[in-house]
Amino acid sequence: MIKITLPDGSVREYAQGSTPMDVAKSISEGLARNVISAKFNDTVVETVTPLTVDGDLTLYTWKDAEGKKAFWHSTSHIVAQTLEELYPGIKLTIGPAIENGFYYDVDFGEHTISEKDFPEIEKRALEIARGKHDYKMRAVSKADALALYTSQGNEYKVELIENLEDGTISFCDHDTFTDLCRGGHIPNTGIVKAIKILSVAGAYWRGDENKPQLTRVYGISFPKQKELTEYLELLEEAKKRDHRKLGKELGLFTFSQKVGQGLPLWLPKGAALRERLEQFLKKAQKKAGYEMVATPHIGQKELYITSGHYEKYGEDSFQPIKTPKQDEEFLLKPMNCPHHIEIFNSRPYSYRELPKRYAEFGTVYRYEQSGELHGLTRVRGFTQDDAHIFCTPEQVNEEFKNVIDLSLYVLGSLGFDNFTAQVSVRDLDHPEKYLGSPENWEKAEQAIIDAAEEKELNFKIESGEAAFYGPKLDFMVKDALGREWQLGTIQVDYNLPERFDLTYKGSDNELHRPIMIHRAPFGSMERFIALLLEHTGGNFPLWLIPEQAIVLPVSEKHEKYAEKVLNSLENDEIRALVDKRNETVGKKIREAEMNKIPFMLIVGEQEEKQGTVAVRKHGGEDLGSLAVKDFAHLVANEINSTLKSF
RNA sequence: GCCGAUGUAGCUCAGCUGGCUAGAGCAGCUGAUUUGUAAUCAGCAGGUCGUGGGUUCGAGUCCCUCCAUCGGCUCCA
Repeated sequence: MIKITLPDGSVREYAQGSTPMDVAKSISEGLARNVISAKFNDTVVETVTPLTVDGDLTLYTWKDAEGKKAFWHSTSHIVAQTLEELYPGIKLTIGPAIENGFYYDVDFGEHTISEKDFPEIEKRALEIARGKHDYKMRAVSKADALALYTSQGNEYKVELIENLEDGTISFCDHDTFTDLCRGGHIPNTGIVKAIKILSVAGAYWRGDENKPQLTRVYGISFPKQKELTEYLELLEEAKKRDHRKLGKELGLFTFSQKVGQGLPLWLPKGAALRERLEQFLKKAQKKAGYEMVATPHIGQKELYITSGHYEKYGEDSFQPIKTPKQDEEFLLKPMNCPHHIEIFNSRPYSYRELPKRYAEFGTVYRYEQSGELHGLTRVRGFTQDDAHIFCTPEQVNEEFKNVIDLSLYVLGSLGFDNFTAQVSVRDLDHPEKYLGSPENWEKAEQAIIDAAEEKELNFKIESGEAAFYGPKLDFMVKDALGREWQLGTIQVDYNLPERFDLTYKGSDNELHRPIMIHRAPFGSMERFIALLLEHTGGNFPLWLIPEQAIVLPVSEKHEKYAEKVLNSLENDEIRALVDKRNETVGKKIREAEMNKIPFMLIVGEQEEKQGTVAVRKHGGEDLGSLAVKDFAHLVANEINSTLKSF
């Protein structure tokens, strides 16, 4: 007998050689029907893998991330089989599950594949799936494995196998198909009820541009047709909310070929929106003890050599600006830290004066690779809501927690209530990637983890994700469509103070090294607004939206009254406008709807007589007739309910 | 940067295998209409078909260069 410990801590006994499926059956029939994958002692196993020793077992269904992974990976085998059938002679490489679906990298040789071929692939793949073929793992010797793929002329699989230890190599069979595979499959192909090929794209073998280019076939699959339909609807909705599309439609920003790629131009409405966001954060920061500073857009090359950024990024960035004077070179600033450091360095500090918190909406320039530019989320010139806190080692924890509070306030005020935190630490296997001493890293990482725990953040630790100069905490925000974005970052830095030889006088009358905290709750104005656009679909919170209300006179006769209403609204600090065009009310409403203006105030004879406005909300809800003052109160109340003070 | 696709009016798009003065809807302008909760009607105007070169009697259409956009790869201080 073996002892199996389940996630709830309960321990059950099973016969030697029982499988995860047997365990599931012993718990409930329903679970047995739904279990598609399992983990035993931290290793992914098949549901039919015999268990021979005591251990911890977790069973996964489609509802679990691990279950989806097994499901999608298993589907990639079916798709690979389909591709081999339809395109004889192709060479398969790898086919993993990804966040949403799976891909298979294939060397198509002479064949080409395009969107037109997807339906045929989907059809055949589904036929195979319906065959309810079991996935069967089998161990293979290295020699046999090499022999198989050598005979097929598949140099990719041969390379993979050569890097594996003899005795750890396994194949997975289903139907007529065999693939080199580590494992992690669902019981049989019949569970896959819907398969969609999403796209094809080029990808290099092993991500190396000197290696052959493969075709990456992306797909997704589901246990129910309905779920696929819903997923496709979600993709459609995401397209509609694409910030590049909405930004154009709502007149927020644009790009110009002449100005240059990746350099957003803010239109009046967009600029006003940014301004409002900045004011919002400035107000909160003032309360939190920050002081605004202002610094120029360039700095001497020397500054970045000192900071270490030149060494790291110099070659791959905008090249230095030369002046008439020889040997003088300036760089566009790629970050604000060195400038803020020199502000700190402008005079000596006593420990009694710390922490110093310097904030600036600082525009920076980074030469992002041209293929990487994307709307407002990846640009070459952007404005960070940056601040640097200079503090004593004793203050790090408290300061870090204060920054967490500020970040939470920002997220809450903008309607992001679904988020987690990620603590990014060093990759201990590659210490050469990081600047600074291991002791300082250890301290910084612990400071972040302590702060996150004390603030009771829901966080996970990712190793290898830290910046080269220090560990960080990022907020991972889920938007309205369930997509995860990284924003708001807080970083502890022991390195730059060292490089710039920053000091303060301690209570012991000795000089000490301050610690820096970098933080940007929005990340950048550009990226944040992009995220906000996609999260809200352009329906920004009322306090932020460029135009809060539009007055629609029914005819020319009521224009005067409309102006009067507008005047009254403006006195109550409501951002409104009047649509005085010679158009029908229906048309004016239609356009106000498309412009996503939250309130439409229709005024005609009746309203004019009674001093009211007929209020229609964006989306069609009729709030009836309200006195102009009452409408102003309604707006004020709605704003107060979402925008609390810090 | 690499691979692939795309680039026609302010916007969204049509233009088959190269062949008369390049089309439509919306937006714009002019006029009529004076309108009650998602498009009133009519007329007008608007494009060196991303850029530069080439092939051809003839190029929006075929070839090359460059630029930009999109989907990936790699990258992200």
